[in-house]
Amino acid sequence: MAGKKKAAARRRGRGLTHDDLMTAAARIDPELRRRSELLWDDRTLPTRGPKPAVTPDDVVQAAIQIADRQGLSALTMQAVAATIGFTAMAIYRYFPSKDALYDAIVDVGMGRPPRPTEPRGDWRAEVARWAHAKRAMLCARPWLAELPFVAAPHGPNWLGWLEALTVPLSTTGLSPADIGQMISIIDGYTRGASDTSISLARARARGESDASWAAAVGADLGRAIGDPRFPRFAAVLTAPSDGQPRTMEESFDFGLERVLDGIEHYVRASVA
Amino acid sequence: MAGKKKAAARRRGRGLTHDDLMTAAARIDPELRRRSELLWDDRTLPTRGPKPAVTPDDVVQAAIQIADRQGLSALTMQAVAATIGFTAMAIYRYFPSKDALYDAIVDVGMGRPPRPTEPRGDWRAEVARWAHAKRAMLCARPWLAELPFVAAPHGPNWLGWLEALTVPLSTTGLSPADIGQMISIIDGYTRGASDTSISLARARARGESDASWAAAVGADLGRAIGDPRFPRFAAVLTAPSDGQPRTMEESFDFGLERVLDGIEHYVRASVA
DNA sequence: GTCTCTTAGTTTACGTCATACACAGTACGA
DNA sequence: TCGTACTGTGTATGACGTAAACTAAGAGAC
Repeated sequence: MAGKKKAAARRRGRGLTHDDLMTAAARIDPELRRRSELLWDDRTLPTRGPKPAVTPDDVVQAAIQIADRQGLSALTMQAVAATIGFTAMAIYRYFPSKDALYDAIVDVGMGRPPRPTEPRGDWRAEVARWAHAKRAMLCARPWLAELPFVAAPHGPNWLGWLEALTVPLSTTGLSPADIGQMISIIDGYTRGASDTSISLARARARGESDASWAAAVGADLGRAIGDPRFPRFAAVLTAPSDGQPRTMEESFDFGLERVLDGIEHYVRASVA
Repeated sequence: MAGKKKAAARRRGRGLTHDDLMTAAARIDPELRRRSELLWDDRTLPTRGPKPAVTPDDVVQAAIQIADRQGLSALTMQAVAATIGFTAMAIYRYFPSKDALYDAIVDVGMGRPPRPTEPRGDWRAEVARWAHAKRAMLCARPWLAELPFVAAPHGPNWLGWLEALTVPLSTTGLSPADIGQMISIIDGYTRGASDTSISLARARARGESDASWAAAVGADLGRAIGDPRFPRFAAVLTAPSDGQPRTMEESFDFGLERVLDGIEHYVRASVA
């Protein structure tokens, strides 16, 4: 490994390198490292002893099924074990802790990203396709957004989604550093602007009707109407909806187009 | 109350009205309604019986203090009670459930929004000020982002933040319905794009060093480098950083300007 | 002033959770 | 064949949210 001075110089001039990251990785908390390795390393089965009755992936699938059907609060080690036909403690032969299991279901639960088609010139359409896919994925598994994302180990599917977004952005002619910025913008908007839909999806998964969810949200927002502290927001709430009502998906789409307008403006100013 | 036909016609033509929302509110789940009322109604103390030793706000402050100092997982009824000098069960005299306490600390924890200055023409600067304030708030209390936001009752501070954002947007000349869209975009971007910083803030609150957080994140992202499945994203990771390195705050700011560019473009096309 | 009834906080208890530890049964490699 | 490494189980522990029954406090009725 290069000396400290060299490494620092490299960092200043060239940004994050493989060596830099691996150097950092050496200092990682052992438990986190273990959790991360579980996501990446092919597990080589020991030859001695009884054969495991199931695979780690069976455990993950059972856990995901429970979260999908009954929500994150129903996801207990006992419930996972019962689904498989084990006692709770047997799960610990597959994952060292519940957090490690969470890591696995986050990555597997995200699923494969939309297939990164080869660059075809229309980066806006490709990025929009990606954003819709991500939004749909988050709504299909609303429990994903309940887990603290970024600190958890990022698995192959996670990076796969980022790669799939990078592909169309690479055709814009932006510098790699700028592309990194655009990834933050698009992913940030997609996640943040999907929150309301995710909340609705969560209510649905709990077996509640759309109407009861709307009632709860409407009742709270409705407090603004007539309250002298929130005059302008009340005006927004009671505004006519300009023609046909917008679904949440259309709303998301409209906002995405504004965000992409902003990005396109930058691309034009920056590449030309 | 007006007949069903009239109400439906009104809804189609005029968007969400006070009556509509209040009608919906009548159908709300009783427990949620109770939780919501706790956030809004002035609590009138009974005259009979012993005086309560503390106020509900004392309980909320104790809970917030624990979450701030030790994170959400340390926030137990026993811990809150111990801070006050009670046993756990006494807390239930102030809040009917832990979820109701969560509602309260979410709203109080958000704090007052930045003061909505009277419209001064520069809506971009005002909106940016709002976004920075919201981001700073979320980073100062990273446990807020761990709670499922939207489904919980929205209290006065929550609406206050929305009002504060609506004020500068109202000076753009956009229709109220369009302003509602812009609110979604800006709030969505702000929340989503702050996630990484919030995660770092959470690590700090746990007493971890910035370096160890960076090591964990770097180790995971670093797996992309050299992996044939993520060639383009790896290129982004290893890219030179074009001059001085950007802090996360500068990154957020850069993205916000792109988003505001997109909104401004729409304003110009739509108002002119 | 005494009695009564409402309310505040405590005690005890229950069911559930993650998980530690010791064990029993299993099947490969020697 | 035997030892040993491994799988899944049984049992236990301490923490959690909260239900129910309790004790004690204090204002109004007489």
